[in-house]
Amino acid sequence: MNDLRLIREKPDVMRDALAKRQMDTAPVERILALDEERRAKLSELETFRAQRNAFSKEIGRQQDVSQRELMKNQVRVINIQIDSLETLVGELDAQLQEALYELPNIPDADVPVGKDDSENVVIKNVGALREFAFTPQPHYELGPKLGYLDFERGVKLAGTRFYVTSGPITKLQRGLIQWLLDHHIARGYREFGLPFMVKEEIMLGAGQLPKFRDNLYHDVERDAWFVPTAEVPLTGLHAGDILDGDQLTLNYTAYTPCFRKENLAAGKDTRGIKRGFQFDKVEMYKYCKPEDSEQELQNMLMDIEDILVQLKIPYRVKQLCTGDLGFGSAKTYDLEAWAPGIGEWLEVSSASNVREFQARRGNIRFRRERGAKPEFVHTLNGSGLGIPRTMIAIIENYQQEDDWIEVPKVLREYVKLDMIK
RNA sequence: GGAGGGGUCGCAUAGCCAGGUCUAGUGCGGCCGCCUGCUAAGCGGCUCUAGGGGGUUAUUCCUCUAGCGCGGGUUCAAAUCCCGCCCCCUCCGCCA
Repeated sequence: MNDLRLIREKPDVMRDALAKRQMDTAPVERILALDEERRAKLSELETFRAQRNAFSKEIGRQQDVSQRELMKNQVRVINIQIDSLETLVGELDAQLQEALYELPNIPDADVPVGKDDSENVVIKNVGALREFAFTPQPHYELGPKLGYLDFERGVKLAGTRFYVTSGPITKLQRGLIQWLLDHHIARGYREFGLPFMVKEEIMLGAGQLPKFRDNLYHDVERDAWFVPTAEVPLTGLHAGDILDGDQLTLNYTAYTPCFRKENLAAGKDTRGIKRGFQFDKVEMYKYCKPEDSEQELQNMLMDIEDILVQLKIPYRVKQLCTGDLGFGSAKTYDLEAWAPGIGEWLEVSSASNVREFQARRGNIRFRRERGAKPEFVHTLNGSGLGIPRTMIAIIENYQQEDDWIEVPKVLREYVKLDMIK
């Protein structure tokens, strides 16, 4: 959520941000109008309330019964005003909140301006693409051929976009998760075990609601929403907190399954394990001081790159342009791993500086020192990594000619296998 | 699922039965000052959050409103009375 005061005082900043994101600026005008009316009515309401408070106090002191009754009647009249103003202000408030919740974050000044993902900027390529002496197979052919990846049974169990892994592929996946977590822990991140469902207010705080309602799984009986990423509970951890300035930056990591209802056209971009309704992910998260968030984004990027370097998977780093930037993000880098079987660069990670956008929604603040005014923290999130796509990259890059897969060296002690066949 | 107890301004508590000097008291912690070889003790003052209005617009300031788990209700007036919900603790039942 953006700062209402900023919009009030410098509406052009917000208009400009929306324009750069290829979005309509009309919501800004609506917010300005609502805000002005709300403040006018609020002022009126508070004046009446002050009057009522004064009268009530006086009634308590007044001994004379008829005087008291006289004043009671005056307050009754005032209360009629208060009631209707309260209703009005409440409605204006709700509309204003809703409008603010729908407004995306303001892109950083150094984010390239562009209309959509075609204008994202590749800022580096790392690792040579492997030269194959044979035609590399896509994972969705090699996996089933080996008997360790089963799409039919996934559909049988849970419907489209689900799959089943088994044997060494499952083991590889488990080892990969373990290795990733250990990697982050070694670099100063604290691991969390988190609920895979959260309350609606936590979803709101993380910026998933109300905007992405259609993409979330929801238990209607219990106000429980399945997390679409560990970023959600990691943001919620400190909702409402006032953190100690000396404790920042907080570096967190967590493994969770992620549940996303993406209603894509059947067959479009859905082949294989790239886009399931459920997938595993190890997430990285930071809470930091505002002045540190840019550097922390770079730190996180290095932490993620180190994973791909160690796995020896060729990758490239893209900076997202304004037109492709996520709703809550001010600046994002995508890391794409090369998958030679399907011949695609796969987004295995996305690292974003969210600045105070989530902190404001979730009311997450810090004090620089005792007695200082609380300020909003900055939050950052990054995948480290998305598991299925990393599995694709491993399987396809490490496949060998007669249908077997080498296990990356760094994973061997975790997977307890050298090869999958 | 059942019975009982609880949720108050960082922490610990009082206030609730008997609605109004509650502008929520007290202790601890913390901040400022005084005193003081040093430290401690002692003494005095201060102490939360959000929002509106006014004055300056860099901060400070004045004033009002709201907040006692959350949401309703009664009343001129609610921490206090009533209803619903949430959470925590104890016991019972049930169940991995």
